[in-house]
Amino acid sequence: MKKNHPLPMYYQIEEFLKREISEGTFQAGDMIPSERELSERFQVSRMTVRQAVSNMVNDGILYREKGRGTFVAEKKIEQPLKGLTSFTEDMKLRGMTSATRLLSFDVMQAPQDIASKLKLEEGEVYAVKRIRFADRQAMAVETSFLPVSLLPDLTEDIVQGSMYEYMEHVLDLTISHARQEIEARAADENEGTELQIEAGAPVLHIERCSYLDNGIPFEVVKSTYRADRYKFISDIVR
Amino acid sequence: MKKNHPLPMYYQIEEFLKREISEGTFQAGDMIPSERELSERFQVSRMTVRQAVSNMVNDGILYREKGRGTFVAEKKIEQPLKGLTSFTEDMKLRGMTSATRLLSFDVMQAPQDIASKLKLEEGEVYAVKRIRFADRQAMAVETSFLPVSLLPDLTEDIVQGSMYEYMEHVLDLTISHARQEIEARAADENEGTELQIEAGAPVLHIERCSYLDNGIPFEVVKSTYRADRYKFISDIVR
DNA sequence: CCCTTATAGTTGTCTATACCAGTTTAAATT
DNA sequence: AATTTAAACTGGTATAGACAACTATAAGGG
Repeated sequence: MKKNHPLPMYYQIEEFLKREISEGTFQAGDMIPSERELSERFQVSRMTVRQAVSNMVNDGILYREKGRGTFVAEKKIEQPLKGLTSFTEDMKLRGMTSATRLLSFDVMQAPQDIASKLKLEEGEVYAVKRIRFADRQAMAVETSFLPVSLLPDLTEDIVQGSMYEYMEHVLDLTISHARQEIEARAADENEGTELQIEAGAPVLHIERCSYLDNGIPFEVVKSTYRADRYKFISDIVR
Repeated sequence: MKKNHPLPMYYQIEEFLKREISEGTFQAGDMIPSERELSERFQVSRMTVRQAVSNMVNDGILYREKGRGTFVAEKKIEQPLKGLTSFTEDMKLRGMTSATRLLSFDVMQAPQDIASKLKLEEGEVYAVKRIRFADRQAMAVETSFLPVSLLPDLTEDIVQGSMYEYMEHVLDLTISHARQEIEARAADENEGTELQIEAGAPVLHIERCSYLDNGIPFEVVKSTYRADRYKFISDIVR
C-alpha cells in the first residue's frame, strides 16, 4: 500500500478485496472485515474504505446489510459473453484471424434514417464501408456511420485499425451499450459480389446503434454477414 | 427540505435534481449547479451533495467531467428491452396478438445434440412442436425440448398456454438466463409449407438454451421465423 | 428455563475541512 | 492583437470525527 501518489487509496483497497475474494480468502456469503477494521488496517479514514466498498457494491461484488456487515455476493453468471464487441474482438474470441479491406471512406450529409438514429438535426457523417475477412475468407460487408462532430479528426488510417480502441483510449470516450436489430435477408446483387455468394443466398443483416455513457449515440452500423459462415451468439437474462 | 429525520438529505437532493430534470429546468447536456453551490443552497456539506450526485451518476442520469462540471445525460433507452421473453410476451411487447397451434407433443429419447445441451446422460425429453401466429398470420415454427425429469407432469393443455407462467408460478422454478444462436437460412420444403412461404426464402433460425437460477438447463428451443415479418431486437452492454 | 435488557458491533448518514488535478476565464505580458 | 500567465472555478481524493439505526450477543431478572 503506497500512501502517496500512485493510485488512490480506495482503489488499492478495492484491489486488495478483489484479490482476497478471487483467492478464496473471502468466499461467497462470507462477511468481509468491517469498515472500521479495514480503515484501521490500512490506516485510512472510514469514509475512504466506504468509497472502496461502495464501488464494489455497485458492481454487485459485495452487498451490505445494515447492522450486520458487508458480505461477498454469489459470483455472477459466467462472464455474460462480452456483449458489445467490435468485429476484430468478436473474431478473436472465436479463434479466427481477422482482416479488413476498406472499400470507401466518405464524408456526407447524413441520410434521413441515420440522422434520426444519431439524433442529428442536420449534420455530416463519415460513411465507412468495409469488407471483413475471417481466416482469409469474406465474412461480412459493413457500413458505419459516425457523426463528424464527435470525431472531427477521423482518418483512413484510424479506420483501418481498431476504432473502438481509438475512441476509448485516444479520445477518452466510454462506449456504453447498443441496440441491435437482426434479420434474415436474401443477398442482393451487390452483396453477392462483395461476399462472393450468389444473389438470393440467405444473409444475416445486423443494424446496430451504439451509445456512449452519456447517452449520446455515436455510431450506426449496418452489417451483412454470410449466413453460411456466421452465427450470431448472445446471452440474455430474464 | 426537512433537515431532520424524515428522509436522508442526499435522497431529498436526488429528488430535487430529478424533478428539475423531468420538468426541463435542466435539460440533457446542461450542467447542473456545482457541488459547492448545491451544498450552500441546501445548507449541507459537499460530501452529502456528492452522495446524491454519485447515486445519480451510477444510475446513468448524470455524468461528471473533471474540471468542467456535472451534466445531465441523454435520457436512457426506453425500458432496456426485457431480455428473455416467451413468444407470447414478445408479441405483446410489439403490440401484436399472438396465437399458437400445437403440431405435435411427444415424449422421446433425447437426440444427441439436445441431450448434450441439456446435460442429460441419457433420458427422455418432451418434444413440443408449435406454429406461432402473430395477428393471425404464421410467424414462426418452433420445436421445444424439455427434460421429462424436470417437468414430470407436463400436459398438452399446459403447453397450449404459457409454459413460462406454469414453470415460474406452479412449479416455482426461477428462469434465469439463456444463450442464443441466431443465423439466417433458406427455408426448406417443410418450413415453407408450415410458414406459407416459398422454399428457399430467407428465414431467421434461432436456437436457444435456457437455464434456471441454479444453473441447470431446462429447455432447448429451435425456432424458425419468417424473415419478412420478424426482426430480432436486443440490447447489449459493453 | 425463558424473557427482557444492556451492550458492543455493524452499516447509514452527515459535518467541516483540506489539498490535488484538470478546465476555463480573465488579466498581464509581449 | 496574439500569447502567456495567473486566478477562479470544476470534480477527485482523503481526513477525523459524530450520532443514528439496526443486529447479535451476553448479562440479568422473572
